[in-house]
Amino acid sequence: MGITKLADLIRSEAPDAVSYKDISDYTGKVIALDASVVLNQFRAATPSLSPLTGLFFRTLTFLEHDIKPVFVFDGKPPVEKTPVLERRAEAAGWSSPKRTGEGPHNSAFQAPGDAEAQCARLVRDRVVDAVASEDMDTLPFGANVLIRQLNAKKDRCGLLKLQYLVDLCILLGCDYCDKIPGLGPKKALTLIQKHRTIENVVLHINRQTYPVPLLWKYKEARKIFLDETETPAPNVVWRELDEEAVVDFLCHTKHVREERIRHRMKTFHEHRENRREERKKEEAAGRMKQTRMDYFFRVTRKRGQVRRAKREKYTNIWMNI
DNA sequence: CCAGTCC
DNA sequence: TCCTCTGGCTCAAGACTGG
DNA sequence: TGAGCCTGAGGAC
Repeated sequence: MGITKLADLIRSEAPDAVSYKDISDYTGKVIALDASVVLNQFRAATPSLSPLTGLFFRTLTFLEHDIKPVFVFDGKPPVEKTPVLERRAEAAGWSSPKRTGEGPHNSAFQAPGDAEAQCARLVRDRVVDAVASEDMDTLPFGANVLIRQLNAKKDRCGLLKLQYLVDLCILLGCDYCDKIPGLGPKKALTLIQKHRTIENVVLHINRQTYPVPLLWKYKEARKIFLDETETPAPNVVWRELDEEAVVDFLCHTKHVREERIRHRMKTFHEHRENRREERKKEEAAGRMKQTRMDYFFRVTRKRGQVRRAKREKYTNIWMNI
């Protein structure tokens, strides 16, 4: 799914754009998450358990680090994506995509379209500080992202640059239109570096060896990525955690052992108490300088690095402006 | 730290 | 020749606790 | 389901 090859490309061509951070580096930040992706993670990891339990634990971990999570649910995907969705549904054995979210929730809301796209726009419009995402889909949607060696020419970054990136992603293969067969990451990158736009690329490549798809909808895909629509200011409110409501829902409706939830809540409150004391000390000692963060997402573990990844649980890629 | 449980 | 794309295969994707 | 790794079949240089 998504722009899978973009991760590889960035790793090999712009390694400086990648930085590894700890979850505690994001203290005080607001972070958007694609809710369905998170839920799917838990569903895959523990099929017999309710994914909502996992979501509960992870949310508390965020809160313990003073991170405000915003869960974005999928809305109606653009029509251009239906072929992809149909293929996916067929593979999963489900007939229709399941509705995940209905209406606004506590620090959660439903996107008008793709949740990933919405997350990216929340970053772009500074509604949140970052988006935590599994794949690279959010990059072309969004925030001012710079891939260092892509603009070695010291171009001013901004929309122009984003347009190159979008065209690159379309060539790499995205969810919204076909790609040119036989054209892979390396070649796509050099072509975009040389010719900048898909229109120019098409003019200069060998049409025999790289046949352009018939009725290629790349302009539509581009439009989806570059959509300038203001993000509707979502009514996101962070309320104090309602322990009884959580217990009632998870334990009575989802049949989770009550003791597990209670215990986690207890450690949560203890943790929070410790933090308050630390804060007081910090205030006395002077204020801490916070790391600036423009973008982050989890990077996939490499095979031999499972150990290391476990330690740096929230390993991120960080992009400069 | 590892391996087993969570439902 | 070297390089690059591709397709087929495997595996692991969470969080917490007790020993 | 997707990402990593290995393979072989082409172009590219």
